[in-house]
Amino acid sequence: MRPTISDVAKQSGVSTATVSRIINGQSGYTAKTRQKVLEIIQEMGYKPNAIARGLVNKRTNTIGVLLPSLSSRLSSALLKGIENSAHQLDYSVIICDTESDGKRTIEYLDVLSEKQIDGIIITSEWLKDVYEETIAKMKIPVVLVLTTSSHLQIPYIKVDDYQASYQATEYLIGKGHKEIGMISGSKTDKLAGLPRIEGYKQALTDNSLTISENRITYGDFAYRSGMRCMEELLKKAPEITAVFAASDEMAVGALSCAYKKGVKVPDDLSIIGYDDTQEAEMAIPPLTTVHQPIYDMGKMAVEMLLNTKETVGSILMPHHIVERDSVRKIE
Amino acid sequence: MRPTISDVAKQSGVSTATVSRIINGQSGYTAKTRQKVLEIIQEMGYKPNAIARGLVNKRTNTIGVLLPSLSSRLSSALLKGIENSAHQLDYSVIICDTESDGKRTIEYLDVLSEKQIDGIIITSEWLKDVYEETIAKMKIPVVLVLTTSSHLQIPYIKVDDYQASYQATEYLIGKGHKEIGMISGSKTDKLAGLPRIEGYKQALTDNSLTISENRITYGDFAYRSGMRCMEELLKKAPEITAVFAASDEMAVGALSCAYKKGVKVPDDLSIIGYDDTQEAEMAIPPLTTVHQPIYDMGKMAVEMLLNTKETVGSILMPHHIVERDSVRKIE
DNA sequence: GTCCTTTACGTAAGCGCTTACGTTGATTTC
DNA sequence: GAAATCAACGTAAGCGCTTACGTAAAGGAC
Repeated sequence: MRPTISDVAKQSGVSTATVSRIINGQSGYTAKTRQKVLEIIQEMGYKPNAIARGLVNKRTNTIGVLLPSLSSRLSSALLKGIENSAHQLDYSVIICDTESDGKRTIEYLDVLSEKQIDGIIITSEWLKDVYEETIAKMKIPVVLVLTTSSHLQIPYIKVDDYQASYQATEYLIGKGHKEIGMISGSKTDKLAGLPRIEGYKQALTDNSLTISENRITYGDFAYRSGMRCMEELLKKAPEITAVFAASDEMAVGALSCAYKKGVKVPDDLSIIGYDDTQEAEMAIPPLTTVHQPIYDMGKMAVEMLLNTKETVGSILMPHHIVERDSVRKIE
Repeated sequence: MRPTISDVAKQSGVSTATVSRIINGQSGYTAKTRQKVLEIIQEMGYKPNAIARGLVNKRTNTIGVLLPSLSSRLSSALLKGIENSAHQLDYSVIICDTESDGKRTIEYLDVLSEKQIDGIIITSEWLKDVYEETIAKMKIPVVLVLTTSSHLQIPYIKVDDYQASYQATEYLIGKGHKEIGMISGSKTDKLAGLPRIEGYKQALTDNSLTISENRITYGDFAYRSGMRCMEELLKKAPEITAVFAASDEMAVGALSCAYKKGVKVPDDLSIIGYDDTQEAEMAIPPLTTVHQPIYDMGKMAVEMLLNTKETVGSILMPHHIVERDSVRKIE
């Protein structure tokens, strides 16, 4: 049995109240008492029981994070930012890999609520109405990263997907490309799917280039789908000289496909990605991509959640294009 | 304020004991009482407070995981296995990114202990003596993944690094390579460093090939170091026709370096990796590598930790080589 | 009908803390 | 020197649960 506060109190010859005060750095004891108690604590190896503390303080110093996929580079980077920031502020983080599954998500929301966590960060995932309902009932602070809410006014942190995608496309156009394909996410994805498609289309339109449905393919942001989409593109729209992929993973998939088919990047085909995860840097050739400050978004999310910085409402983070070697200038 | 069990009891006209019994599926009430109470619970939206429960039950249904680096593919895969398995068993997981930092690690160990978690999984990291001391004091079940303990008898799950590395090297030899370089981890790393170097050396020796210190370089398992080591190797030992990298990340780094220098893989140089993370599959060319069942090791770790399966002591998991396109047969 | 067992509860203690409030003795104020 | 103030504690309630124990009523055995 681990020693409790009353064991310490008994040993020190004081009351539990005094021990508690000393532990919590409040006032109401002499330096000598403090010294004595601290010694006893050391000696007995006493560690306060955070559960008992949580029960009375109504704070557990832990937050929960919902992620649609634990194993993607995107999630990892986000999580690293979150964990780091949380640790600095003396919070622990519980991870919940929802696998984009509705039932699972609700389960997690319930568990987190029962465990009396102090806040939740939800990432990357479109909030179904059911989620918002349960969230509303929970009365726990929530902040969103890379996603937004539709009914509730939940603060979020993300970049402007439409803008970013517009810029990526314009970047390609600026490099002289006129036949530009897209490897997008799902049409039905209102977060990273649709807006990015719209940005791409608008950029084409604004530059008097024609939009062709043949040149748009739909993946799921993951590697395999990137390969498949690239293959499709090569077949349906062989005239394209550049493609904009809505995620680095898909861009890398495109790279792999091109490699297999003997299509040289960037000589025969230029590719630009999205996210700027480490796989962009590691790709061959290194991938030009639109940078999202993922790690920082994670850090900021917990600061917002725990109100350590004065932040008002939601935040659109800046993005920019990082030029590497997968896009070439033509003409 | 959220309703408590006594609110439910009052509303239902029974005692808290009865409500508790109903919630916990014990006996001692009529079907009618149960029905009634369940209705009230539904109606009031009552959720048991896991903190209060934890205080009396001395179980929190949460475990902690220590990882040296949250953002590597290896860690992610491991974590996914752990999280998944934990969720199935109704446990939550708290993540702790130690960044291989001693002070941080101890901090985490303390926090986890205070939070009364039910078990700890420590991954990939060499257990310093201080860690083992604190672990011993904590009286919390621990299982190790991809690492072992030196003083304490802590159960572990890993593969035989020496054997795996021996086989990887022999695989290369089997493909006709005689001048084989190595991109290893640190010499001082007793887990994934030394044993893999030893395995490599032994395989060479057993096949009457000479060992040259010029052909061994030392990285830190990460991408950048892989690039650097490859560069070094190209300079110091240009005669090599193959290299064994002690991690996929370093192998990919080697790939990038080779690409930059115009060295064709596998035509001019063969490369074999270690881990079989997703980056091996995504590499160009796809990387031949030593497969570790990472995800399964994660799953198994929590099963061991929570004693759901009859397991005796530690486990050496099987490994095998997965052949992709980065190694070519010569002669 | 009596005695015993069983079922269906209620009572209250206790898990390990925090904290409002009370008490005591010393110090200050005038 | 009496009254007021204050520092340094101790007492005990309470956070939201679980559970050992007690009790009353019902049921069964004879």
